[in-house]
Amino acid sequence: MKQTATSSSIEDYVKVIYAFTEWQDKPITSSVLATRLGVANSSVSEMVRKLKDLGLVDHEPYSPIHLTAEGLSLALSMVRRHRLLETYLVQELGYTWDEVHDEAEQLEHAVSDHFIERMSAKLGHPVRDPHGDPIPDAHGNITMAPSHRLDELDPGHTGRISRISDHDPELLRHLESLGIGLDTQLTVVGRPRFGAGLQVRLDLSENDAGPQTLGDEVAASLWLASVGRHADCTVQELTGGSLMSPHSAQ
Amino acid sequence: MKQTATSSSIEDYVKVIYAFTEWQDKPITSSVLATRLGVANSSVSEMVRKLKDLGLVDHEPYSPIHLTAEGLSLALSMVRRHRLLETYLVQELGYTWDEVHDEAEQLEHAVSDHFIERMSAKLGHPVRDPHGDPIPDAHGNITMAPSHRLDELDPGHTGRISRISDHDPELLRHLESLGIGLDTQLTVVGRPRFGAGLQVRLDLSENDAGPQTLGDEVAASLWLASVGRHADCTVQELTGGSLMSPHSAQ
DNA sequence: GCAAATATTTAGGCTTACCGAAATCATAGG
DNA sequence: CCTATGATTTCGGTAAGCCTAAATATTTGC
Repeated sequence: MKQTATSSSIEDYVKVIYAFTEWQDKPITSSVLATRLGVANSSVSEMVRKLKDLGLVDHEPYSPIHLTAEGLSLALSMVRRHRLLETYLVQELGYTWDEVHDEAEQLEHAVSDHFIERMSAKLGHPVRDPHGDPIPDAHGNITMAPSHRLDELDPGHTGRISRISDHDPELLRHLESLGIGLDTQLTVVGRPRFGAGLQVRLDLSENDAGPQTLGDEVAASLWLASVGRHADCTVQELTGGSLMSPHSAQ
Repeated sequence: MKQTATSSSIEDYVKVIYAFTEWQDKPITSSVLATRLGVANSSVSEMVRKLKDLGLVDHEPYSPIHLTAEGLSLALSMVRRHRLLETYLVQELGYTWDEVHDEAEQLEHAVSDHFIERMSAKLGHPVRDPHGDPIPDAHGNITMAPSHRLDELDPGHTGRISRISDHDPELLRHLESLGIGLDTQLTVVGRPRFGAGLQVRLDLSENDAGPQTLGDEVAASLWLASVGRHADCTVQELTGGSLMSPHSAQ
């Protein structure tokens, strides 16, 4: 696998393009990419041309952007870096799960491959980060248990939270304060009413810091329903029928 | 202590200016700074003007460059970062002492203060890095045992290697192969002959991987004499008279 | 003390990555 | 089918940090 010389900007572009298609299939457009990166549309046009010249993306003017095999490989290596770093920060340096994202965002561009592999070894080669996201191995292969968007779970079914996006530290702190974390069990008790919302009951058998009031449980439902719809949070089903499995990368 | 917004270039300039005066008093000139940073003289002129505008250095055209109090504070914080990172890489991630310099060089610009303090705590707040260099505390204070340049030790006196520069990984590997490391004891047996060299006898009582032949010992003498003269290696005296103590920063 | 050698700064340019404004393409509604 | 609207690209510019070459200041040797 040949290594194109990359800058941290290039790495960020490729990572965001990949992230957009990690939990659904629609390819990313120029303007969405601009929004996610916090840059102007014109900056994206220029950079995408450069990424195309480097062989990292396929792109025809006025069309969505796709990673090439080489681009995917770079993206997966950045995702591996990010998620291993997050795991390391939590397990070895006592960070909380809402503190790790920004630190990892900086470090992922600075550490060497050697550093990454030492870290992975020290952690016992983990396959899931503190938010439940899968960690690709050094070859870009992803091992992942099947999971679903929260709103795909039918009422009456029980699931275990298998993934929560690390992008919003405030959301993470809020969930924490409600006693909700990775592997928290919940049961869907009601379908969306009035066009929004999804009611879940939290199963707190093994969690003593859970919601103290019914109000908390309602608030939790709203948050989870919202992030569930955006695939920012997924669940692993523990009872009931089989749903579609998410696409697996590479 | 107010924090000027810094780039990694600025951090490197300030660090090199500081490093030049760490083991001797002469201030650094424009061209030496350029050589150490691997940039053109003209680049230094521009950047020094900028550093002056930022209040990090004092400088009159065509004169040497001095750090201001604020510049010194920034430099010490970068030195702290570098040396803590080196220590961490060796102690927690199994790096060898010749591998850490380049990695730390990248990381020191990327990690947060929070990261640095977690690392320091995990290591038990060390005051010396794997090469023997002192690690400033979070306020920039340095704790250091008095040490001397190797060529300041008189014949017959015994010393313990207290510091070896991390800048040349090849030198470090060479010394390692001769069984020479931090805390290796040596006795000066002869003064420079023919205008160069300094003869030392290595005291290998507690070192089983030492030089096997007289040739090795001679080679070791030459290396040590050479790095000793440049203050790239210092010794702590174990016997004999008192020499001048190095200047202490801040 | 002055000319030659050396050190330093200034001048003009390059690259990367960004921006806003203007031009161009694509598509949805009538 | 054809125009209005929105998405995308192109165009001219900026800032940081680097470069070479030219100009200027300092130091050294005689």
